[in-house]
Amino acid sequence: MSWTDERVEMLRKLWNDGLSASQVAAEIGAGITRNAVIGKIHRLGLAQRAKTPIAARPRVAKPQRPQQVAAPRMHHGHAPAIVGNVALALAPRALVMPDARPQEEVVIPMSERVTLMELRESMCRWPIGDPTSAEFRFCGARSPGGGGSPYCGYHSQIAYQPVQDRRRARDQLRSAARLA
DNA sequence: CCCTGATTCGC
DNA sequence: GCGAATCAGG
Repeated sequence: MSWTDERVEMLRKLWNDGLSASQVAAEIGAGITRNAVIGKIHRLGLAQRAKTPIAARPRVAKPQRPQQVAAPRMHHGHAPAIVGNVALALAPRALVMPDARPQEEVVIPMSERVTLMELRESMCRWPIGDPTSAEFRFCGARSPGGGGSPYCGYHSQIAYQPVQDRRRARDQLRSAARLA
């Protein structure tokens, strides 16, 4: 993939509308990353969006890149923590987050859920919709316990409920067998 | 930790 | 020209 005229146009629009680089990247999709967006912004001379009056960016000392060999990221095992505020997880973000978006709101696209590009390690990975559809999203709610669970409180319950039922049923059978 | 934009430099 | 890796900061 590359910067087609169409994508550049989209980039200009979204960036000028005030979206962050990561948001623009997620919106454009097509494998365009946040870094790609930022890089293009600078090449196009679109940096400094009339925002951040801190024009005097010293940006001193150039640190020589350590040239390190990409260290593999370690992921610790996940213990399914079934906690969290179910009501909060169910509540639309409009209710959870009063209105931290004064004017850019109109620009915030589509669903309030997240796309694959927007999905972060700390977010609920519960899939929503048809995976083959462009409308496919993930729950995106912040999972409880600092990412201990792959799902938010609400979806953790859904995810693990069947297992709990199965174990309960098994235990009941054992009890019955013991009494018999 | 989450995120933001800025910069460098190998490709 | 491109953008991952990295930095500096909120």
